Amino acid sequence: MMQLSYTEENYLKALLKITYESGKGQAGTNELATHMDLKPATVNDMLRKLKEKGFISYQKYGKITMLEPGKLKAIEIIRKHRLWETFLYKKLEFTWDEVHEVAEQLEHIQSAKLVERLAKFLDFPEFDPHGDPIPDENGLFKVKHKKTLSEVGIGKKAKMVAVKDNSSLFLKYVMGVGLGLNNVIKVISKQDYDSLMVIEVNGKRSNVSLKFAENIYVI
Amino acid sequence: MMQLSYTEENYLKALLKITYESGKGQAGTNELATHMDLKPATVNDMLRKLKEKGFISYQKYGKITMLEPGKLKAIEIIRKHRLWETFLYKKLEFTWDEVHEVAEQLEHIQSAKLVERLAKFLDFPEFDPHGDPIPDENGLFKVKHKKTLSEVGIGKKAKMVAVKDNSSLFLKYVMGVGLGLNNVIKVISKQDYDSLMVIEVNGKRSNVSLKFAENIYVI
DNA sequence: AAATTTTGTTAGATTCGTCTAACTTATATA
DNA sequence: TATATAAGTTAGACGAATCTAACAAAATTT
Repeated sequence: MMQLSYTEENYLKALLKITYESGKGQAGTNELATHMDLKPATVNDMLRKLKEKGFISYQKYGKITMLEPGKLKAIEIIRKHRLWETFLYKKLEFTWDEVHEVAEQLEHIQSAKLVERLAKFLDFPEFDPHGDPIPDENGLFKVKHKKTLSEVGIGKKAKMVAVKDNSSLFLKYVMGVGLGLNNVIKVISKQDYDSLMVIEVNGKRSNVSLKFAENIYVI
Repeated sequence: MMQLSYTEENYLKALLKITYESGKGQAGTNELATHMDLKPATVNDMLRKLKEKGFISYQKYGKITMLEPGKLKAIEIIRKHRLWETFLYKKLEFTWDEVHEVAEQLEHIQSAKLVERLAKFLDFPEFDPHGDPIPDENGLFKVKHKKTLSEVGIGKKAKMVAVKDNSSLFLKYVMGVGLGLNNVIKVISKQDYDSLMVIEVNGKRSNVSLKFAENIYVI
């Protein structure tokens, strides 16, 4: 398969994310543009190109779906991204919220050998520092966690296994309430009116919003 | 200082190399073009740009010299390149001749924190796998070795400390004669006519050309 | 010093990824 | 169902980095 540009790789990665998260396996031009912080016109041009190259399927005014080669390429980039995040976190002592930005650059380094050696060096990790699964060399990865903190009942406990929102802003907030990967959260109360929750982590109580709770995956 | 493009960084790196190696601290347009495998016209445009940005000094039909900001930037890139080479070699078990190509990509990753953490992780190495010095965070580096194998007298021994030519082709050749960093080389004979040398490394004798000998640094 | 060769510059074109502005099609709503 | 809004497309432009072809200046040779 021919070499993709840095830009093309980013489109495929974004498309995989959107089509996966929509549940329907499809995406729209504007949706993609918003996600990538570009104009719809720009995205439109690229879609034509990705279609010509056989990565995606779409027709004028229709929805975009990914074809197998596009999926594989996108998964490969996600694998690299998450391996680098793991490296930064585990070996270079970066914090949870710092890794993403640098990994956005590192994920585009072209060297199959590098990826496999890095995976070996890290002892073939299955999850990145945010709890997201790292696809293996065949593109297979563990099913993503589906239950969020907002679904946990009053008085129940749950273990945080991942976050949905990987933004630095959110991650700082999460750390602010003393919460980290694999921590146990107890739901103390929920207000019906505005869904504000009181949670307890390591004996510390905090008030969190519905939005917050929906961005914390638990088991 | 503003962010430089990947391309601008490569020009500065090449310029530092050329001006340094010429001994006179200057370079010409064609020389740079040849070195970077570009056309002189292309280089000419970029020189105007780098001049405007204050990285280099040159005037029409004159020679190029580097200004302090240009030198600092170039040294920073060399530092990153050599740290990554060291990482690939020491931690990911890449061979001597494989590291350069991947480091050419990694050297452009933007993150001051990454560079310093990487240096710490590698225990602040002073030389890369080719024996070249790694500048420290202030841009200072050990003086490069100047004596080559071609200058070693018959019957004398010398220790290989670096290579001048970092091409994969050359490095494979070097390894082929059983030679590696810090190995002791004994010069058995030299032919006046064509400067062919017979050398001995770890008891193994080989014939090498003048060109070969000029690309091996020794002490 | 004239002629030749080498070195450097300019003008104009091309590709990539982006934009804005104007337009078209599809969807939602009154 | 007609209209308004949202979503998507097209045309034309631009900056960055590259090229080729033609030209100009400097250096070298005879």
